[in-house]
Amino acid sequence: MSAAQGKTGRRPGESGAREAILAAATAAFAEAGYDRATIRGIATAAGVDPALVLHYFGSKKDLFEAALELPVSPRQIFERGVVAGPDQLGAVIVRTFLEAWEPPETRVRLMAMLRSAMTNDTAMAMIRDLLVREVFGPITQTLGVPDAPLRATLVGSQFVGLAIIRYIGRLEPLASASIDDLVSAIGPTVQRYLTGELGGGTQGG
Amino acid sequence: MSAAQGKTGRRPGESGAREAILAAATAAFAEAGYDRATIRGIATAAGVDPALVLHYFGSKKDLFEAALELPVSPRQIFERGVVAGPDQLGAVIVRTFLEAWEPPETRVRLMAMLRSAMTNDTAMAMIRDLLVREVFGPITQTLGVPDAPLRATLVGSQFVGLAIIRYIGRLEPLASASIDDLVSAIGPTVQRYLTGELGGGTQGG
DNA sequence: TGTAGAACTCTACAGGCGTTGAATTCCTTG
DNA sequence: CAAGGAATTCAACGCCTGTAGAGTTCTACA
Repeated sequence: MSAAQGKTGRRPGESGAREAILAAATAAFAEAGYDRATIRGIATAAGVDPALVLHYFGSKKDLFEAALELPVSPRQIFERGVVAGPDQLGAVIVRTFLEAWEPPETRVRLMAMLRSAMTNDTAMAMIRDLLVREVFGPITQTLGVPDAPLRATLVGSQFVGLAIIRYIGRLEPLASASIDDLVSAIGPTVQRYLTGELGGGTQGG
Repeated sequence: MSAAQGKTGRRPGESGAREAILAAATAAFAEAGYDRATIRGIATAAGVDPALVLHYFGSKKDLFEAALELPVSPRQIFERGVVAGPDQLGAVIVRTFLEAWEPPETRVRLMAMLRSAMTNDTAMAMIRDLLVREVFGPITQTLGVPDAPLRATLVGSQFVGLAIIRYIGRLEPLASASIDDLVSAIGPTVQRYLTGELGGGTQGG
């Protein structure tokens, strides 16, 4: 980033303002979602004039996309599970998923995506593309079974719900449960969604 | 426009406008969430002046709460499962949950709550109170085990994720999967969350 | 030192928002 | 027909939004 600028302008390349804006934007999107977050609010939080936000990022939509560039690839969530072997698949994936939410910077980004995706088509498309490309795609390829796409979305549904209840709704006791406990509780679910017999459950109705 | 009026014109005490506003509001909240839905838009959809909306409902927040009064009690979702017996618990609950989403009027309300809860504290509190009182409470009491609250929120996480992936994100193939298939796939998960061994899964790390 | 250009701010526009209170239409009732 | 009250509309206020463009400050380099 600083190397790209070279020599120009006021403390070129390292103003700090750009990063402050990005951080404030990510936090605002995470807290309020795309619609409620305002450029003026982000600018104030960053100690900067609102016009500067647009000067750097062009528009609110572009700022949103810039603020939500994931620092980690979600693909490794599944890849780590594959490495651990088929029996550990569910547990390792759940653990990796939960640990990915631990760093505040990541959590804030994921919360922003989740919150915004509920009412913003752009955000929802981002999540869908991301999941399909980085998570569901690898799962589907690796499993090599015909109903792999359904299995992948089932896993996705459990993870999305887990994230919402734990991090956004903060419903107890799930919100405060330890990662170990959740791995024990949810790991077998994911394990079964990926490798188990989906049609063999007890029929109801 | 005002086809509901018909020949009788305006009857004091009962006009179709109120219901039209409620329907339009519910649809708007379901489609856009609380923040994005606008009173002006709702009024236009209902073929009515914006001021009339406020005249009837006082404020946007009150309108939201009026529009989201659930037509069915979610309590029966669990009660039907209890009646069916402990072995059928998961399957019956999943089926009842999915069938509850089928009627368009109910679906629209549930989508509105879900969408709005992501960025609106009032909506989130409504959902939390509703779940705790109508679903988690009965589950906790009936199960009579010490970790019942955790089990209840685990079930909640799976259901919230299912609803979001299937009805809001519309991710395939889960979005188009039949109720029977989903009962087979998710029923055992719920069954285990409620009555199974939570700590006995494969450990991962 | 002069100047180019980046970093940053000021001011303003145009539009949408929730909300308000007075004015108007319309039906019912006496 | 006249009065009363409910149903509904009109017009406007004040606020906030995203955005645009001109203007200002500052730093790096010739």
